Amino acid sequence: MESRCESCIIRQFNSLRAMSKEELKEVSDSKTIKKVKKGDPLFEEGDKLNGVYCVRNGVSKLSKLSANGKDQIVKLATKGEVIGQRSVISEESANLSAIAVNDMEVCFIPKETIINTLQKNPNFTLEVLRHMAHDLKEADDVIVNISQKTVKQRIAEAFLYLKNNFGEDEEGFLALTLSREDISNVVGTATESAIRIISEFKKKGLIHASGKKIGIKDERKLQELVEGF
Amino acid sequence: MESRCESCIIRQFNSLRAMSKEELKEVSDSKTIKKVKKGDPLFEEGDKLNGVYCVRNGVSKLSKLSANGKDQIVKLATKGEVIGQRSVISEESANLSAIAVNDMEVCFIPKETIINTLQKNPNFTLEVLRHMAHDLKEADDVIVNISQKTVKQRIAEAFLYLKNNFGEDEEGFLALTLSREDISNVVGTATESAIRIISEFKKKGLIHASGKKIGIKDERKLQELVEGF
DNA sequence: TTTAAAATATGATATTTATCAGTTTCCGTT
DNA sequence: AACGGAAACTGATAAATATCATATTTTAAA
Repeated sequence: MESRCESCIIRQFNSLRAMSKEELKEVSDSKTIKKVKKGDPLFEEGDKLNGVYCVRNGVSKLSKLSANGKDQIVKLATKGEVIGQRSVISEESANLSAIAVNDMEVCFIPKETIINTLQKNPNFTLEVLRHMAHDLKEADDVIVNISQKTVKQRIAEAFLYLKNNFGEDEEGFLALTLSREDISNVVGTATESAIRIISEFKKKGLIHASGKKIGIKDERKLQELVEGF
Repeated sequence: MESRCESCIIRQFNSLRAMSKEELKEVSDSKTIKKVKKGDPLFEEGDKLNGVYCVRNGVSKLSKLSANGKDQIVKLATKGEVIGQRSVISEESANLSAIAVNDMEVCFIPKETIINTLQKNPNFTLEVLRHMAHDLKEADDVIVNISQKTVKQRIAEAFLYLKNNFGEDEEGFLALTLSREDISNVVGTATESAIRIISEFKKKGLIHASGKKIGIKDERKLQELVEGF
């Protein structure tokens, strides 16, 4: 697997594309590649981060534990996304935990390299800003969805989101397989409630499932459900 | 009222403090002061913004309308805060509506001035980035709160938030007076539910009210409620 | 000041969602 | 293949919240 940032394709998808050749060289020289096993944390809420993580492979959930012991998943980060930049920029400890949903390969980039470039290269800073603006919009939309839509609508929406953002495998199942508990934590509901609604969707022919794997059968009806029919 | 940005105190609170003298002059020359009456919009969801708004006075709610006709308030912006930067940076139409909660005075700064400075002054860009990082953290926290806390807890939290961020008047009432409907839209619940819980808080001596005005009587108990007792 | 409209308030009820308890299925390990 | 534990599932019930109806109070306008 290619290990020089300069020739890394993933870079095209994130703010690192705004870096100069020299800056990329610095990143490449200072980065380390890490493998993270399914279920293991990249970092946890409250940790002080010494750098950011660029996802090469796999998916990480960004979540926060609440007083009652339930996790709320705020975002799913996949190939090409950079995790931990918010904490590094704000110079605060991590607000969220990042846990591998499946086996991952990530590049760890020390914060000095990032901060250095932020101070020198306005294009890079602007690019990071654009990404953060996008994340903020998404977060605002999640707020509106959670508070205004029913659990059923949110689960339907989650399936459509998974299809659009992670695609399907050869057999037509969602490429990203989440446990029922993870689904309930994305949607912000009790696990049993999520399971019940998933069963209902199966009975109604909106989705089909084989073990954990879920496939979308009737995208239009799911979409209608989201919009409130 | 002072109208040159160079000597505007409000600037200290937002990212404009990272501007150079020349840049501030440009802002000052291109800006226009607007008065917005209570209930009137600065802009609405879907509008293309030609600039950003810097709040001199008053408070604006940033909200989004959902399919069922209810607004969800995502943020309250007050003196010193800049509104609309996300849309300008992403070059997208506004994701949220900004409506004056009380009479406001704002400075409108054309986007060209902002974009210009973003491209030239890395310190300014970094400062904007830091503010956006802060907003993103707050948005993530709202997501967790809405999905994990009960309506009662969220209302208690909202009152504490109002006290901490907007203060109290001479008589000990919250300085920012919101209608019951606005409170329910901050918290993400039905207006009647919010009213019911506010009545309960009054009966229990946690707050007192005179018309719309609400005062906090027992901050400790409210805080305990938020934490789940 | 009067008056109408809007906001607040409260009760009754329906709906949604969570919780608890228990069963079944799946899956990795020995 | 057998075992054991975790995840998935289902039912019964409780709790939280929304909705509808209506009364009361406040506010703003004539």
